[in-house]
Amino acid sequence: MNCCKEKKESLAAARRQEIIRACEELYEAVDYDAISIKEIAKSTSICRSNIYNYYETKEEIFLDILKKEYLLWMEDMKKLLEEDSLRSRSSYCRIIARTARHRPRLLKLISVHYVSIEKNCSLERLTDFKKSMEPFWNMFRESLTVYFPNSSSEKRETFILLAMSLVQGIYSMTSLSEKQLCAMKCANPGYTQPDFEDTFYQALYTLTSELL
Amino acid sequence: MNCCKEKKESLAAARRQEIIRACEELYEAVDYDAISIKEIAKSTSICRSNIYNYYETKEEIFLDILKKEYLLWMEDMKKLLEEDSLRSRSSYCRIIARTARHRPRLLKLISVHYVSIEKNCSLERLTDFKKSMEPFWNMFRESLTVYFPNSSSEKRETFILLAMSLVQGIYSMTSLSEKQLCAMKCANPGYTQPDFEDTFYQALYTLTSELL
Amino acid sequence: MNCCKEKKESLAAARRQEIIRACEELYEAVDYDAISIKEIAKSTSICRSNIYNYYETKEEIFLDILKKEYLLWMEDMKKLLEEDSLRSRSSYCRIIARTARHRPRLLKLISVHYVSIEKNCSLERLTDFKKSMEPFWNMFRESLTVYFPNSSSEKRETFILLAMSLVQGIYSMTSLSEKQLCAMKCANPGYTQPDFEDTFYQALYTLTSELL
Amino acid sequence: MNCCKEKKESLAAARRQEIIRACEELYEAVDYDAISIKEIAKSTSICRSNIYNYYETKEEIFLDILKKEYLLWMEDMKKLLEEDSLRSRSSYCRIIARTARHRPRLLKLISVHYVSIEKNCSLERLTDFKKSMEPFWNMFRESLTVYFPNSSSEKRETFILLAMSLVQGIYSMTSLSEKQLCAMKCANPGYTQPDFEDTFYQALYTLTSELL
DNA sequence: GATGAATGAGTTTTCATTCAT
DNA sequence: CATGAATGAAAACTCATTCAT
Repeated sequence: MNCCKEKKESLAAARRQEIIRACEELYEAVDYDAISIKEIAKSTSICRSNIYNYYETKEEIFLDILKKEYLLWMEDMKKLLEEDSLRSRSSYCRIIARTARHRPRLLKLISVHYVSIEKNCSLERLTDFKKSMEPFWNMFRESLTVYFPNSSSEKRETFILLAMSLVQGIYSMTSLSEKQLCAMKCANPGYTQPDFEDTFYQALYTLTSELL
Repeated sequence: MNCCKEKKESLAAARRQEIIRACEELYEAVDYDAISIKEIAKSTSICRSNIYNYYETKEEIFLDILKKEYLLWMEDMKKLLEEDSLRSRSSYCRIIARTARHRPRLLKLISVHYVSIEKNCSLERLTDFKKSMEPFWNMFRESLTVYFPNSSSEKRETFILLAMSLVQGIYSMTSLSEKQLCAMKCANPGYTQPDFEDTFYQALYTLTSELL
Repeated sequence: MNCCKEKKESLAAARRQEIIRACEELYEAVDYDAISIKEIAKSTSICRSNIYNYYETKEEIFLDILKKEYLLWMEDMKKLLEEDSLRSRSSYCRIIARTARHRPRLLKLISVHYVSIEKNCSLERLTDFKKSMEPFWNMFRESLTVYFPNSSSEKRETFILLAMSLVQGIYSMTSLSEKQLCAMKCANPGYTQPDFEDTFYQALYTLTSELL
Repeated sequence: MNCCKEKKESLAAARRQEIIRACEELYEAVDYDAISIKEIAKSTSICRSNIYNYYETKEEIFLDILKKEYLLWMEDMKKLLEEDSLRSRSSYCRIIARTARHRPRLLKLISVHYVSIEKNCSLERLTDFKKSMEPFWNMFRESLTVYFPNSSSEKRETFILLAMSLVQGIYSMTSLSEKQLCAMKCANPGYTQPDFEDTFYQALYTLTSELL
């Protein structure tokens, strides 16, 4: 009986995995708006109406992806920070900027995180999400305590807010589509797209001056 | 004949004005996704099918609103910078942060600017938009030259990019909906929403250290 | 211009006519529940989405049919009552019962009138309907005044209420489907379905004793 | 073995009871159309798919409720008629009208009895239902024989038919929803809803004149 | 018997867009 | 230029029902 229950739960988890995977793949190819539950269902072995047994809306699916991505990013950062023997201001900023660049899916998602994903999901799911994010914020806080022991708690919180703000802002300005790039060059022929990691690193480095 | 043509153009301009005004009002009340050409038409004296004579998609309407807002922000900044007798680093950052806060419509729009608006409009319109934005960028560049005469051109460009990145990032994190706020407080009872202007000012001030 | 407007309105009226006619035909063949806007659209030259320009729900369509049927019944009654030279209690009851029998569509509709049709339509439409019904009730009242000059106003109102109650009740018990009839005969082999007109006439005749 | 079978049957009966009870409660709150097997299952401890082991359709559930209600009404009537020392025409009519009023669930159900419930159930179940109703009709017939000993059998049958017709007709006209009442008052400000019991009593009293 | 998963069919509804006038 | 009619496509959602366990 117990085993049976476990089996069923793991089956449900596997279903959710499949849905998430399909959604991730779709998101690689097309934009957030273009994704519908219908499309997601098509990419799985699950029929559309059955998806409603696992997720109410596509936003809830994306919320799960977002959670996963944030936590993966956290793992990346944690690992590199632990391996970092320099413990310097610049190595810290570099690790954050680089691990961010290596999670393009997360970067793309962050831009719709607050404006779209969080709008159309139930309060309950959103609260769960926020709770799941606690380890992420804690890791961030602790790493700052280690690297910048003289910083105030308040300054560290501000830094985190600004760092996360910069991620979405810089990403959307450094990942232009063909059309956007073309329009930019038409209007300003000398335009060259800045590099995400470099720009992010520079900004972080400057902002850490407040933590010394 | 010539007069007739002019009349027609001014009429068309008036139509566009009406459409824009209706769209702005709608945007005050509801979200970007919830706005459709149908809804916009309802708020004007123009019928839905007629709107197509002036704008191809709702994104083009928003592009016009965006242009208008950017240029209005530019005017605000220009005026205050000219009146500013201190010419100090802090007064500069304050003026930018404060004028930004006074354009909530622009702040709300910036979050969908790159991810939604620019995606669904013709290359031609987008190029026009980018060209119209030149005065905005130039004003920004020139003001930096005045306030930070020792800065390099490259540093100034980076600063502008980061400032604009921060605007959208900070805004989306400091303008949570009821639901978002509730979820935040459920997960982290001590959470208090930071103030947009203060946070933006702080960040700008730190970033200007690179321009000294 | 005026003519143009008129043309358009008559076109809309023609469309509504077509929808109503299709709905009536469907209702001849299948049950109320089995009728959907999709089915109605199929039976017209109008596409489904276009129907929404004329009617919001199928209930509103049926409300129009109901109105039409009640007024037609009123015409039937009025005409026969005017032609009636006997002016007797029995001729009155006979006319009501017979004209009712000749409007099977109305009889079938009355059984779903209060329980289904009026539930799912807007207050506005329902109020319009109730207003349109005034001539029907007035005709009824006036005819009673003529045939039963000694009756009190209160008694007349009660009679009307009871007559209308009987219509729906008697109809649903005298118009059994094959299956219902079969079940009845299985349970009670001697059962024979009463005749609607006769039963209704009998009841009316007895009830008019109160009006003498 | 035998005991085992009995146990099972009583268990099945208990299940049916639970389903019926849940359905009754639902019907108190919402309309017939709004009730689905899904909703019923939600209100029980039984899962949706398991309900099919007890009832094929929701109509069969309602048929059981209907049977129960008719027989309860019969008990009410029988008891009061036995206790009635007057044995008068008016006391008879009063008992019928009053006991009817005290079974609002039955009154609400009768309006969908013939038009909805009997349509979607198997012939077998319907026949069973009709057979179960025999005691009800017999009680009615016998009570008429007692109170109106001079009446003919035919007249008594007609009276029963008319009484049952009136129940559903009067009920649907004296139990208007908020919306219906509002629409009525908009169209005819002086409208007041008649009382079910009084109206029904009046009608019955008049109709019994045929039985004297 | 009991359960949850799964499915397929069906309906309502909304919109962008085109066309004739 | 302006309009209302018309259309087709698509999305969300619900539900009865079946099946494996």
